[in-house]
Amino acid sequence: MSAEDVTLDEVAKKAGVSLASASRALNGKTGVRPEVRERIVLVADALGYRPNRAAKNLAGGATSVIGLLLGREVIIGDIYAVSLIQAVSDAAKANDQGLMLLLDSKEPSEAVRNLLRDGLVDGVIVNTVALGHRWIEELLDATLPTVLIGSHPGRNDVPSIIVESVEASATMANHMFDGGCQRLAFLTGPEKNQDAQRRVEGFRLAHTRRNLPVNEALIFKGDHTRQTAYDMADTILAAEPDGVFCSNDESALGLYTRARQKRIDIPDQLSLAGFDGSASADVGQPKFSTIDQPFEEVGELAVQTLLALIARKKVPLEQVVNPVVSIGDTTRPIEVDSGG
Amino acid sequence: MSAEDVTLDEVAKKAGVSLASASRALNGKTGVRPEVRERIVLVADALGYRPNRAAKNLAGGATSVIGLLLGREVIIGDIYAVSLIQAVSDAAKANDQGLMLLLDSKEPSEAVRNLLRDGLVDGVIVNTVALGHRWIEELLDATLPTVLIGSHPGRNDVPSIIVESVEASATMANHMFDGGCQRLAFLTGPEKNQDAQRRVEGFRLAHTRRNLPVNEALIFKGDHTRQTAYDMADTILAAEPDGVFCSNDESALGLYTRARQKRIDIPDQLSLAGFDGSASADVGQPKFSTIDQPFEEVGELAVQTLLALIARKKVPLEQVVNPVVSIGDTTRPIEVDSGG
DNA sequence: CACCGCGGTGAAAGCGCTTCCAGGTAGTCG
DNA sequence: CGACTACCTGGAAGCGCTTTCACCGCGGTG
Repeated sequence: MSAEDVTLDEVAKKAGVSLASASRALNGKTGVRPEVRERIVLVADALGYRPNRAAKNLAGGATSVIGLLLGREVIIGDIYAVSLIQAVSDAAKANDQGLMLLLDSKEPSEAVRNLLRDGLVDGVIVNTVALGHRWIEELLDATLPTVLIGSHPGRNDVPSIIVESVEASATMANHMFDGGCQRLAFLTGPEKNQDAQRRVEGFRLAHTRRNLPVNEALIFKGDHTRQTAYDMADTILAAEPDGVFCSNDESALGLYTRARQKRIDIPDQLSLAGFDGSASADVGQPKFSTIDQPFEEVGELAVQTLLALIARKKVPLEQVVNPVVSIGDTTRPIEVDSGG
Repeated sequence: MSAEDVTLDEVAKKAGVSLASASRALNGKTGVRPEVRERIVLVADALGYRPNRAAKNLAGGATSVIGLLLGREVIIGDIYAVSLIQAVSDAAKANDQGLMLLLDSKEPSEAVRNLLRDGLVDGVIVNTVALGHRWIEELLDATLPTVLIGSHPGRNDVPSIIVESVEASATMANHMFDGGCQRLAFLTGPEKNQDAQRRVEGFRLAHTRRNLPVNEALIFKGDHTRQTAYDMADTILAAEPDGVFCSNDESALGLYTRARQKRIDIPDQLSLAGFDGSASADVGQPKFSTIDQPFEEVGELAVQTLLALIARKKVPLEQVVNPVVSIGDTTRPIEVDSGG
C-alpha cells in the first residue's frame, strides 16, 4: 500500500502548477519562482514522490544507475573483489545511484555489451586487468561515460583512478633493506597487470636509490595467486633470499605457508611483505607487512568522477590515490647499526 | 559508431511490417505468421537491434533486470559472498538479465528501498541472515517479486531456495563417528542464521540415529568468523573433544590454525569438519572435510524462480538443493573394526 | 504612454516501447 | 454459396518524464 506510484502529474496538480513546472522545480532547473519551487518540493515530499527512473531515462534524463564491470581475473582469489565491490557500492549509494554489476564471467559474450547499451546505466566503472578484450575496447570506444580503475596500456584517453604503487613499493623495499636484507627477492604478478608492473618498478627504484644493482635472478614471475606462490616457494627459497617482497598479499600468504612448513622463521630468517592489505583477514597469522589499498577512496573517487563525466564536466584523465604502507611483523624492524 | 540506437520502428519499416507486429514478433507473442516473424527476427538481427529497456519498462514490459540484495553479515568474511554473487551473476547473464547489486552496507537507509521501487528491477533475490530489518520486511511485503535464498523465520510466504543442511550435517557427523569420535563437539554459527540452526540439528540427528545422547557441554556458540573460532579454540579444546564439527569452513579454519599452533595432530588427535566448501581456497593446508555449497545450482534456481514469479507463474514456496558432503583429510577415515 | 524584453508558466510534443482495438483476409460450417 | 469464426495485421493510445515553444504579464526604455 503506502504512497506508491505517485506521479509527477499528481504532485503538479496538488501543488497547483503544471507538469512542466513541477519537473523544473524538482530537477533544480531555472525558471521557477523560489516560493513556487518550495511549495512543489514540499508537496512532493509529502506525497512521497519518487520519479520513475525508466521514464526519466526515456525522456532523456539519467537513470542514476552506474555499472561496475569487473574482469574475471579480478574476481577470483582474494578479498580484493569484495572490498572493491563494497567500496563502489557504498559510494554509489551515498550518491543515490544504483549499481549494476557486470562480472565478466564465463562468457564475455555480448551480454555485457548489450546490457550497457540497453540504456540502463549512465556510465560504467571498469576494473579489469586484461584490457584488450575486444568487447571492452568496444565499450571504451562507445559513447558511454567510462572510468577505469587502474591504469591500462594504450588507453590514456579514458579517465582513470590509479593507485600510486611505485613509491609505496619503493618504500616497502627500502624498509626491508633497512631491516638488513642483503638478498631481497621479488615475486611478480601477472605481466599484463599494469599495477603489478608498477610494484616491481618500485622495487627496482629502491635499489637505484641505494645504488644497488638489481639482481634479476631474484625476480620471480608469479601470478598473484596463493597457489602459485606456494608452488614456487621452494624454487624461490632455493635462491636463498633473506627477504621476499610479493606483488600482492595472496602471494605472500602462499609463500608464508610454505616457509612455515619448512620451519623457516619469519621475519628472522626471511622478511616477507605483500601488497593489498588483505592478508590481515587471515587469523592466527602474524600481522603482515603490506600496503593497504585505499578501497574506499578509490570507490568514492571513481563514482564521483563518473558522475562528473556523466554531467559533462571536465575530469582529470588520471587521478592518483595513495595507498598506506603498513609495517607488520613479517619484516625485520630497522636495524640499529650499533655503531654508537 | 556501428549500428547503435536501432529502434523497433526502423526494424519494422525495414521488414515491411507495422511497429505492433514487430513488437509481437520479437517478444514471442502470438498473432504473427511464422514466416513474418522469422523475417522480422532476421531483420532485427541484421540491424543489431536492441530493445531499449527503459522504454520497454515504461510501456509496461519488464526491464530484464533483477536485483540481488545481500545483507551485511553475508558480505563480510569468506568467499561465500563472492561465490554467490558470481553464481547469481552467471545465472542472470545466462537468462539475459541484468543484475543490480544491493549491498546492505553502512546505511540500510531508504536508498535500497527507493532503488527497488524506482522501477528499475523486475524482482529481487535476497540473501540476508537477519530478516527482521524493517526495510527488508517492507520489501517483502511490497508487490515486488522476491525470492529468498535460505530459509527465514516467520516468512514462509516468500518463495525460498534452501540448501538442505540437516541431512548433510548428519551425514558428516555420522562420518566422524565412524572415524571413531567418542567426544564429538559442535561449533555453532549465529543464532539468527536459520541455516546454521539446521546444521546443529543435523548434528543432533546423527546422535539420535545412533542412540547417543547429545552432550550439550560440547556444543559451543560461535559466529561463523574465523577470528571467533580461533579465539574460542582454547576453550573448546579444553573440553577435550576428539572431533569438532564446525558450522562453517571459516570457523573450521580458525580452529585448525590454533590446533596446529598447539601441535595437535589433525585428524589423528582431532577430527575437524566444516561447511561451505570454501576452506579449499586456502593453499598449503590439508583438504578439509566439508560440505560443498551448491552455489551454481542455488544461483540458477533463484534466478529461474524469480523469473517465473515475474512471469506470474506458479512457483513452489520452497525448493531444496542438496549440498555435497566432501570428505577430506581433516577427519579420520572409517575405522575398520578389526574384528575379522 | 506605447513598445520591447525578460523571466515565469503551461500546453504539447515526443523518448521507444507494449497493447488494445478495429479492420481485413482466409478458412469453415451449414 | 453466404455467413461466421479465427487469425493477422496496422493504427493509435499511453507509460511518466523532459523539454521546446508560445504565451503571459511585468518593469524598463524612448
